[in-house]
Amino acid sequence: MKTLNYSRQREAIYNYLMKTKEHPTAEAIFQGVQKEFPKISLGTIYRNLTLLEETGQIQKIPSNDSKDHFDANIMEHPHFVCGQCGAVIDLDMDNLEFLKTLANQGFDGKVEKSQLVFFGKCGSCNKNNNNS
Amino acid sequence: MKTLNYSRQREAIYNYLMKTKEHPTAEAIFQGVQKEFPKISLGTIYRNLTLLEETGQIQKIPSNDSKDHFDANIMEHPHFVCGQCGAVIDLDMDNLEFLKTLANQGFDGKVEKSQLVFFGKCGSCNKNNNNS
DNA sequence: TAATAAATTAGTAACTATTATCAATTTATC
DNA sequence: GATAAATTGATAATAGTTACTAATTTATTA
Repeated sequence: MKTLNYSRQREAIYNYLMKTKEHPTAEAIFQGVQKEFPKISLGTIYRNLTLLEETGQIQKIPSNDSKDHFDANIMEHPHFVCGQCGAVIDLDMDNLEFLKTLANQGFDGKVEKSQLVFFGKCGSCNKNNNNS
Repeated sequence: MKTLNYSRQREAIYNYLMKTKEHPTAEAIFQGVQKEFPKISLGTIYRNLTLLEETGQIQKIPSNDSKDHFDANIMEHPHFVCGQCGAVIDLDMDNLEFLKTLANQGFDGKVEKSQLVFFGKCGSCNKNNNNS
């Protein structure tokens, strides 16, 4: 029923997400895309992030700052969240598929997706604390 | 500087969390504790949940409904979130400590906590869908 | 037990992230 | 180019959570 039309703004949002290694919030994406589209509205950012997620082009990843973070990498991969500066960092851990298999054992529902998040102090925050 | 005094309300909140197997939101806890303290305020719920978390007596667990969920079980354990009904369910998976060890390898920060969340359909939602 | 200080409460206002609404603009189709 | 559907910018509304304050409760000391 709902067809997707092309939109420059949506393309810019997706490209912005593709280029960054960070896992920006809607607000950060807003500020980034504003350089190209000075009149873009925050509502447009949210609307398109939802659309892009629904069509499986990006994923929403949770952190602990009560803001949604977004990632153009749709492969399942673990994240690290720094409890001090709030940075969200990709971790490189292969072969975590077995976790889903393990979770499905003895569970009467159906596990489809897994999300592995680590918390602690990122490299620079950890270093700064030791230097104080 | 800040000492914790005893409070009946805080005790009731903690007891409520201890008794339930669900992973209620602040609102659900509010409604539960209201039976014992009809005049309790939602602010009191939030204030004490934060205090209890800060003192390590409970933990906050994320789901995907943009509401915080709480758990009196402070052991690290994986959760399952039903994408249909929103239920948060404990999963039984032993020996997940190695995940933290694994994550720390080749990472320059310090991993302290891990959080493993699975998404999918819970038993009853899965069954109901097949019966339609 | 009474007096005092600090912590906590109920009630409410304020804040923040996100969603909904809507007239105007853009995109796709013919 | 004309038409219909999708999208936008702007703004209002919503929802979860936090902040504020005077009144109450708890802990301490005599």
